[in-house]
Amino acid sequence: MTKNPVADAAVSARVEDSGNGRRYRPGRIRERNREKILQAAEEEFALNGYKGATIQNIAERAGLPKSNVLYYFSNKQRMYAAMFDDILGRWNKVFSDVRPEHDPAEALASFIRTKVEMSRRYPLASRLFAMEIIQGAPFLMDHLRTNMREWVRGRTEVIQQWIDDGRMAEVDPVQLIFLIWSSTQHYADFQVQILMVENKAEYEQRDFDHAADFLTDVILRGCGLEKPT
Amino acid sequence: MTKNPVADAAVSARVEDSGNGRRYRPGRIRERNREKILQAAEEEFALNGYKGATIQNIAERAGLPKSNVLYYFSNKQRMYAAMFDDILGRWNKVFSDVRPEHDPAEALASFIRTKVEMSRRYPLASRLFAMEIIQGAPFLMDHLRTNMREWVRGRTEVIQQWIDDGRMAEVDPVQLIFLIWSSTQHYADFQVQILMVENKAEYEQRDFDHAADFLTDVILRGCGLEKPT
DNA sequence: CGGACTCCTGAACACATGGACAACAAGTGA
DNA sequence: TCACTTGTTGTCCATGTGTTCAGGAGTCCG
Repeated sequence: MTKNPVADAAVSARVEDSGNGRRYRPGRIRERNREKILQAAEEEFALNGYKGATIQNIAERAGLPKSNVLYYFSNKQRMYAAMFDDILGRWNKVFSDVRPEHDPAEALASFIRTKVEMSRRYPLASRLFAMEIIQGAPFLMDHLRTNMREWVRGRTEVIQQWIDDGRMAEVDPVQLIFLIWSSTQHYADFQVQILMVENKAEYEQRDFDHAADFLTDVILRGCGLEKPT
Repeated sequence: MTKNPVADAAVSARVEDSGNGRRYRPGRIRERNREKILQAAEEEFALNGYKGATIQNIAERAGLPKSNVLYYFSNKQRMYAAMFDDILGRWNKVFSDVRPEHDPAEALASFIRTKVEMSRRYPLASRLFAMEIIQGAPFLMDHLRTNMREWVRGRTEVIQQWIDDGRMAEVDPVQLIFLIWSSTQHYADFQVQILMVENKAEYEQRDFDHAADFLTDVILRGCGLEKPT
């Protein structure tokens, strides 16, 4: 009962919620701090993993006392979950609106480019997701089993249609999605390795352009497609 | 001085050492326990990350008391390092002996197949490596900067030679290596995701065969090569 | 048998961590 | 001004952690 009844309010009630935003007015202080904390959490979790991350570190990154962080997210697990809510929301949009009547070469090229762009803009999100899956997806298991499985099913149907119509080579659509996922996310997840091997201090925009060009080039040709203009 | 002078002996002195095996006879008890512990460590580190892993958990997996584990590896960091010594030794052999006079299609196909096979046989090693890199490679930084960079340089020279000789399409050799690394390791690192999406309980041999077929198919064609007989 | 190793282990310790909580400050609307 | 909600923070605690250490057991060989 002594527990603060408002903590996590903004977590369960989505940001855009307010379908009837009467009960708890989020307030911009809440909004701003929530943002700061989530960003700090991304860094910390991506760097040390779920168990390795400490609330103290997150607080320091966010420039707040630990107690204040725990005021916004009543515990570590909820913080972790809130992060993935944000991340998955962002990701779900990519390649979701593809249709059988689209041009396969254009659609796949756009998919690849968007994915590489995501690796550039949200590398922490990508790493976070990777670590979670590598560790057996204890938190995202459910998401994989439902949303993601369904998403893949929908996309593969479109690709299969293209194949049936003779518009691209006969390749396993599911494997193709895995190939694009892995090769594009690689630039975010294995950034350090890539930089070290290429003896660079940091990425430049042109590196991503080059990577996207290479991938569309090889993968499209691998699918028997011509690169779109 | 009270510190056990033998601890970690087997760590610094490689297994095959014994160039003059007089001073410390390793003994097979040492050998066997060291093995048990390293295997347990692989599981625990892969599941929880470096910071998340606990010596207690490793000990339980190995069926030994914590103190005994610390007798063999005087601290957590040394254990972690010893693991990677093993792992990197195994990996370094793959694709290392490729030569310009080899057939590019055959050589690349063999590279892909071997890598997929590594994902099948040593999934934990792959995940361990992935987590280490994702977290910024605090322990392997040096290895990346020296050994791995050199390795890539050597291999790309061969690929470039093939291109110059007009034996395959003009693709960036470095990117090609990244593509093969990422797409093959994906089957180990993202195992859970793949199983969930495909609604399977566990991998079967044929899944790897299928994956290797798909990858050689698409990547070779993407490089303008015919699949070898 | 006896000594010199190799191997084993329970107990202890200093320290970090997640989380609870109570008191306090700031904001807000009437 | 006042009542009430929202935000802030220092302190405290139980638990778990890596690592040390001192002593004991097993094993091997002369």
